[in-house]
Amino acid sequence: MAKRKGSSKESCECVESKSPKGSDSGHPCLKRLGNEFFGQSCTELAKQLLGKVIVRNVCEDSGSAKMLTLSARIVETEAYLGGEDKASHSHKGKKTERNRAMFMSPGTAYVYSIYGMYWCFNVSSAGEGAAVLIRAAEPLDGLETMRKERSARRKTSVKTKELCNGPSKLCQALRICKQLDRTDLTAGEQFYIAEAADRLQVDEQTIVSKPRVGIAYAEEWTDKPLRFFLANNVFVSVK
DNA sequence: ACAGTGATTGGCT
DNA sequence: GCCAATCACTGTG
Repeated sequence: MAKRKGSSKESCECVESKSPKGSDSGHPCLKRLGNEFFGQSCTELAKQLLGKVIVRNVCEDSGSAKMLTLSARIVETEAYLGGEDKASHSHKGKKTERNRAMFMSPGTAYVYSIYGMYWCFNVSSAGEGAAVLIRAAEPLDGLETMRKERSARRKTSVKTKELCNGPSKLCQALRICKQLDRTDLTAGEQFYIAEAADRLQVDEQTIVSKPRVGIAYAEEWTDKPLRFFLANNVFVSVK
């Protein structure tokens, strides 16, 4: 059921007629998820986030007041449990200025820099220091702006399926960086996660679990199946 | 498709 | 000083 026809048009089939509180700055057909959704255990949240939609309302150009919605449907996540999890930045409850968002209320964005040049986006869940890494997404709205962001420092233009198929690629495409660290995703219009339209809903059986990527140092935690993705989905980063 | 490699810097020991 | 929850490019199959 992960397959859908037609696909990649910049369209949105509305489930809800209006965003909450009748705000006119948000995308009209994307209903934001709240505290009751994010307050689940880390692995449960990692699975439940599949099929949900990341929404970014940004300025069209720097200096311009014109607003633009970028959105992408989450297709791959990883759970980082904190505590015993040797791959987690909050292993053994370690708290630093960098990872403070991991300990904030469920639904807080944890955005950190990696390899000196990229960003990764996580969502805090229930559980001390636990968070879900967003690894890949299917671009929905604002494709041309995303392509511009992703192609800027490259020789060739980026294909649609490669706009968001990696944790730092999706941050680049959706303009997620340090200034969004510790954002409360359950409030505000510039950055949130929304319920998917009917045709984007996930069938439980289409979820695959595999070991997490890039954590060879984590000993017995390296191979635990804490990565989740939609089966046969072309927007996933690593099959 | 897959393997090897360089880029580049903040955060932590 | 070391290294990372990565990416892009190149060469090979």
